[in-house]
Amino acid sequence: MSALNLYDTSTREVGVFTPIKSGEVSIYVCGATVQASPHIGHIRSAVNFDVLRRWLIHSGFAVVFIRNVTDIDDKILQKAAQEQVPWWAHAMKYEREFTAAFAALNVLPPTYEPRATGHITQMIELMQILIDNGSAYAPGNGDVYLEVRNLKRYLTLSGQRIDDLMPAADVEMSISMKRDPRDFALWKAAKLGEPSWPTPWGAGRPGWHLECSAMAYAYLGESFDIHGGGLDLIFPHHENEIAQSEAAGYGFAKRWLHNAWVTQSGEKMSKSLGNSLLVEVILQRVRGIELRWYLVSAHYRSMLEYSESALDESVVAFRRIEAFLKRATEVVGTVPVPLMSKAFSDAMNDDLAVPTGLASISENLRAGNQGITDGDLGVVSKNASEIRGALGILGCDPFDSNFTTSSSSDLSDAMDGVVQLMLKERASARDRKDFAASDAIRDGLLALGITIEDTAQGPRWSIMEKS
RNA sequence: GGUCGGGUGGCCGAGAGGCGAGGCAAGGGACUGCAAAUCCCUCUACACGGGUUCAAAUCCCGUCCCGACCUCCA
Repeated sequence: MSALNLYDTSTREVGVFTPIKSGEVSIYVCGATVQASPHIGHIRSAVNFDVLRRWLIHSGFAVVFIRNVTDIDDKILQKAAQEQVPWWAHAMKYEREFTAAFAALNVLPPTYEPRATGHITQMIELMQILIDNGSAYAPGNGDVYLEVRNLKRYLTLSGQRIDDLMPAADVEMSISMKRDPRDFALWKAAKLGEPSWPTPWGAGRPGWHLECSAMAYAYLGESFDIHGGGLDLIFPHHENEIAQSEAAGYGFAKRWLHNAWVTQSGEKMSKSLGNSLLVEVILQRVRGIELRWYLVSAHYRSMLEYSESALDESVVAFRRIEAFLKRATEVVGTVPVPLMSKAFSDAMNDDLAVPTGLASISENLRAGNQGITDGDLGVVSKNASEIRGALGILGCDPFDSNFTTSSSSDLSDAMDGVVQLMLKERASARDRKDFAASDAIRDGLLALGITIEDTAQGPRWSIMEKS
């Protein structure tokens, strides 16, 4: 298919994507609450939406991509208090960790990355609109609530009915100032020792949902094309964003995309379950490009069941592709120019069907390797280019400068010279059929992490990637 | 209780009425002094029970099992 089709959580259907403004796409993705170190589930979300963004850019759209940072919330305050550091220092520390993880996984920086605490003014303005038009109320205790009973479309994203929800355990109506237990806080009154900002209704801090509505409006306007986030944000976070923004009279998001989780033993990865795998820990085992390859290889709406063996298998598969591109570059003499194959393009247009796209990469790989064997440079070049084109969309292009390690070229020239000397020794040993000597050289180099392969074009050497 | 996803070969993982995605593993073969790499071949499946249809992994009904959300969540 030549037009991009995307799933929409609100309709539960895949349909043709048409932006509000021709040629432009505006995206808001819920980013991190910076309260702890990123695990691979967090980063999967970022990587999935990064692939969407890259594909949109490739398809010719000008993309405005907003991903927020939630730098104030209950958990941040609570953990900062436990660790006896200021809440803002705690938030900043983990924001830096997320930024580092995004960079290690080659996630493009957002067009803008707004922090909640930098948008209190916009939140107050939004609350004022909601209070003025009767959608929200400030009962006088410093809280501000949104009244949900009157909202026609409340819970349509998650397909629930308000009366079917489990009784809200956290609201004791006898002491609550809420008109209805389902009403949610736009703004929370300051408790002793907590940070606060002044408002017409009392000093306090933002509720969880308000920031996204305020910041989406600030940067993308009343309506925008795509709102993304993890599956678990559908309710309550996204429902409440819709409630706030629509009550304010905004069109808000035209389409909703949600990524599935990384699971372990069938269960969602989460800090509270204690089964989270930190990005930095995995990056001690595999390279960023390899972890990214693993995370993109599943469809974004499918659960990705993590296991070490699955990760290892994925790494091996990626290294095969990488090895081919290296050999192709050697054989052809130039780095392949990225090209988009129809098979990969069709797959991406079908709701970002990366797994189907991977099948086309496999075809390219086989044909390309065959081309090397046959010495058919045209075939090698075409397939290497198509692989590189596909990898570029997935953010896994080994030629991407974000991944290439800047080793000194003097050093690698010297290294090549040394290995070539050894290979010359080995060649003469082989010529006189002294295989014990030739194998000793190969084994010796292997012990140093240098792999020797005999090809039709002569022996080639490579340094094994760390793992 | 409500809502939403799943169950596919030894394993991973797509597909969503006809044409057996793909990968890994396994076995066989080609190449090789050996190896590595590469290529070729082989194997195999749709949780269960009904139904609709010329045709069902795919649609319908029922059953079982797994997971998620229901105010912390990517």
